Amino acid sequence: MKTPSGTQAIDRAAQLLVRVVEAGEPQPFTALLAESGLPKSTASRLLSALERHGLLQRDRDGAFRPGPVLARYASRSGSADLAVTAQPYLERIGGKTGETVNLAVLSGGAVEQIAQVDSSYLLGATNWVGLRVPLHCSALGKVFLAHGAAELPGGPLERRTARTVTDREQLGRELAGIRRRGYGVAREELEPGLIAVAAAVRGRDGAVIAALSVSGPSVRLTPDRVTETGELLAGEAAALSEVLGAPLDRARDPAGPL
Amino acid sequence: MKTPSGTQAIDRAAQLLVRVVEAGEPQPFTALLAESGLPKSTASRLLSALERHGLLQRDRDGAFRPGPVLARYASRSGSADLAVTAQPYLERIGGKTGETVNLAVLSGGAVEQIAQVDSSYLLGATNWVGLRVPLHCSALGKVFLAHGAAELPGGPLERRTARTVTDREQLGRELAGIRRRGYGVAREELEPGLIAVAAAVRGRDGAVIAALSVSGPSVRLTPDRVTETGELLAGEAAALSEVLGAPLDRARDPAGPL
DNA sequence: AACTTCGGTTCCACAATATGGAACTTCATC
DNA sequence: GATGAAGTTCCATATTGTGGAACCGAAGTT
Repeated sequence: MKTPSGTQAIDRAAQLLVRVVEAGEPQPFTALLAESGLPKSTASRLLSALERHGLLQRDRDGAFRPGPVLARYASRSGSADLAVTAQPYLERIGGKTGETVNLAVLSGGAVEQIAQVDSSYLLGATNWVGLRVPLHCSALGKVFLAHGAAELPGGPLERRTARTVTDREQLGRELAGIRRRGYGVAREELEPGLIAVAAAVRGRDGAVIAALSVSGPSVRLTPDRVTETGELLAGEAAALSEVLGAPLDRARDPAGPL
Repeated sequence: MKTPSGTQAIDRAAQLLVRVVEAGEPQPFTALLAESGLPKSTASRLLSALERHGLLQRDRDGAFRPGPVLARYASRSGSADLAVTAQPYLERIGGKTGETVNLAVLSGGAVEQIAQVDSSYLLGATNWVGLRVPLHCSALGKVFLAHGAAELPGGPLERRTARTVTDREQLGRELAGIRRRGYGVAREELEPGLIAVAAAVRGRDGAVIAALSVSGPSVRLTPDRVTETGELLAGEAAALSEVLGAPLDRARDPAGPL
């Protein structure tokens, strides 16, 4: 690791902490000692300090496990930090596309945005976090539908624009396409001039738990850019899924080219 | 805080880290600066170091949130660190009673112990972690039954000792008592001479997800000590539930007297 | 466009701080 | 009771972290 200066103690302590947190199992003092190459006294001092702050905790037999502070965080957050985990992905997508990027989950039968990276253009960036959009005419919603994570409510499908798909059969065909391609698109179906692309994020058990989307004005999201963006999204979504513990059906490079 | 020596940097960094992790929301640099009282330069250096190690992460507007390492930990751990969270409670109970303390969850229709603090007496401390006990004749099992977290299998109830309750109606009356008192007792129903007391631990949605128990020989766990222990357990279990995010029906002091 | 404020990072001389070898304490084993 | 392994405490030393001040870039203000 680089030695960026002025933080030796913290670098070492952080390294120990990370090691314990990343390792699935309790780490005995000796193991940490050997792996870090620190002198006994130093390691002891650092570990005790971390323990004092509740970041680490010792087992009955002296091995170190993540401490109460982290455990509390873990139990409190369940899926709340899906947003945290996803943040770097959102930003990478935002950086590459320049468009507004969103992360959404299902909540009470509708799509709820829970994180956003704003467009770098002037046109395009309103805040959608907390906003709910319908399933049948948004890219995000269609992705959830396509993977069986959501079901359409009964009754007629609301027409939002001239291009909103209101025919269930036609929608069904489109969902099949989404499963095949790995990403979904909504072209001015929710709001005139607005195009969105989305891909599914899977959780530990492989179920679709969230979706990533990119949205922007039709003037910028031309057909080829939509394709390009869709593939980017599918890749990033797969990488994120993997980090979240989803079984990998096809390997992906998290920071792969375009 | 006490005055340990030789860890100023780490104490400060840990404090910042804990603050960010405990706060539900992203903490802007300025807020951390003010609350910690550190000079700007120092805070900046410490925070950058933590960020470098993936313990913290900045969002778009520069506020600090728990980093990828912690997020990964949280998503990976699900309920695995129920044991970690509970550890301090187990130890407190062990310290006060001197008896063997266990934490158990339901697994495949039986009670499975997942953590233990050993008795400080010679008599009483065998290792039960991983051991499964039946529902109808253990304190832990009866607690799960009482709160509807488990259901009795069909067929006759196995008789383990002369005092095992094998009559479903009688057992039903006892379960009602457990709900009323807040703790359950098994007096030599599982093994002659063994008495156990247990109380329920609730998770985020208020459902009973685990139970705490104290067990020891009948010579030490006399009737008043059983009552005393039951109340202690009920209190600690309530405190633990609260930490786990259970809705609180009655307020509890986690470190309250006795 | 020039100026100011605000939020944060970088610099660097200084000394307070973390360091680590060795002595010491515990606990288990022979 | 002696020996060894695992970990903690001590303390002289200089390496390390410190923090005031300078600096930088972005977002208002005139």
